[in-house]
Amino acid sequence: MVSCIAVWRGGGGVLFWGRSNRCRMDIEVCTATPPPGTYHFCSPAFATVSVHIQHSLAMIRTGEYIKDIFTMAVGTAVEARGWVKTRRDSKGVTFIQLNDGSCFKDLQAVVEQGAIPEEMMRQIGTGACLKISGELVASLGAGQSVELKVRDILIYGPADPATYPLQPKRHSMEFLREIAHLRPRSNTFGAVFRVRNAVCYAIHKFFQERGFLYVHTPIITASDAEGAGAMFGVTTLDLMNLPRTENGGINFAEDFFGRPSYLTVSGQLEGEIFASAFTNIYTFGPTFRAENSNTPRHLAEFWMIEPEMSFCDLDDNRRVAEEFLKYIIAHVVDTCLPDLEFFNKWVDDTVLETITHVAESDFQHVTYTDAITILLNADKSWEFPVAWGIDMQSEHERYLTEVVFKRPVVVTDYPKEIKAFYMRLNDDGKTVRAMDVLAPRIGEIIGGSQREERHDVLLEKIRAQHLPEEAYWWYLDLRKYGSAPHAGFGLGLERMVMYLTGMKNIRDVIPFPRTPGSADF
RNA sequence: UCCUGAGUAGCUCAGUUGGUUAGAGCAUCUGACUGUUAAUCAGAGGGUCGUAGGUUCAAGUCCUACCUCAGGAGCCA
Repeated sequence: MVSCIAVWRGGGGVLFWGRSNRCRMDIEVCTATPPPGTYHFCSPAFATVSVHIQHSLAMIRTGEYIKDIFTMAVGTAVEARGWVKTRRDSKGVTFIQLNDGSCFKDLQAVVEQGAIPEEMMRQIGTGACLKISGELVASLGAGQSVELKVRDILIYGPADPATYPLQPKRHSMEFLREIAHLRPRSNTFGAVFRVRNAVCYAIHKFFQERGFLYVHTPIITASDAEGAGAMFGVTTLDLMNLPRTENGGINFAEDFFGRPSYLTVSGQLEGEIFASAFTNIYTFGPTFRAENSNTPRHLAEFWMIEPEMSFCDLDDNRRVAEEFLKYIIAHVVDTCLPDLEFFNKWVDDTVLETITHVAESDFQHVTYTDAITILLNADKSWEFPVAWGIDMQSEHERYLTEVVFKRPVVVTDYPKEIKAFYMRLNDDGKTVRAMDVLAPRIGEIIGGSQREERHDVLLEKIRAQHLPEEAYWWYLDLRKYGSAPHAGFGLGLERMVMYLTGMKNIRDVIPFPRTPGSADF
């Protein structure tokens, strides 16, 4: 028999004070830890009790983020730590906007004249890092319901306003990219990386809830046989003094792995190994392409999610992809609405409408053959002529998603000639069970297929495309021993974040972009 | 990599058919204002015009090369 009464709520947690017949006193902390401070509790049944909660600085400060402070009651004594976004002065009162990245909204701290020494106030400008102590009070201003009435300030690190590059004004994305060490403190990038974080969490949650095994496929691979694009070499050889073979080539036998090795361009083939043992798996990790691509949609280092599912055909694959994208959207809308509202106001005034529309409506499904027919009948002149058998160009994909259907479109069953060797051949002998999910503005956001599980068909395709048969010995083995129909796809994380935020350049949705000629920070 | 465009104050930009001392807004600094929301108002400081050549009496402006950035294309996630 326990009687408990909550004395604090916030940050998703509750602090109970209570009494049971086993213990005379119980303090129970559920889910989250309350901020340090003294909590008073009084009821007719018990004497007045004070509970003092103290945290060490090393402790994770759940309950003390600015996000949590907004949930606290007026009158609470709080300490807020963060970086100054802006400072505004008026006669007799100074306003400091403090942000610690935990939420979009800044905490407004109000310094009344005389509360803080002049000498200290002079050091507080945009960019400074502070601890502000005071009392949470109802705000007199219109922009916020509560604010922090300042009692004391500790300056962890000042920032000289004359040289601090981030100003309380709109900056160009190009300029912010040059100061990637400071841009996370800006409104835009704060929102971008909170959304990116939420997307990542949703991805794991989606697959874990469905029994998928998270598997780490290798970053370094010795097979350059995947054909997904140019690869970065990995070597410990002295490039100024390369060991040579007798005929003048490079002697890779002396290299670290005893053979040429590369950074991975895809974890799919290894993913198939694990799907052949754990049924449903997913990978989520960095991927590298050494293409000399200079576009707003390409990076040399990006993150990719690749589920692989046994006992799954292309139709199932398509349904999982659609459910997956909708799940991510729902989670981001649920957890990052203020960030999305910011994007909708300042970056792209259609994002909120677009993503809520996508979450509510079904994706359009067309076969490649039907898509070509639509393009042929379109009243539009194409820079690249349309005919059955062509690889669709950007202009064709954009026409389908932005003009014809105005929503994500799944195109399936492409000609075998323009798709990878591992995709399952259809009975018509001309097309393969491939699918691309095309999103308006972004283009291809997901690429996937049902895999060829028939040993003889796969071997024939490897030979027809003159691929090194030996290199695929283990991939072929999977078809020899307990082969199962299976399918999977790859989602580009950054493209998903672009889609959700409306950001126009992929370099602005990854913390530190790597592109040809650029690897700063 | 190809095509197109752009590099002018800390940031975002204007700068006429080549012509005297290169402009604005924001930021910074100083002052004003009892509560601001990218505060407002007044004043001040701040520039080898991307780099290197060239044409010309005269180049931010015209020409050439290079560098950087952006948009489009290809490759793809």
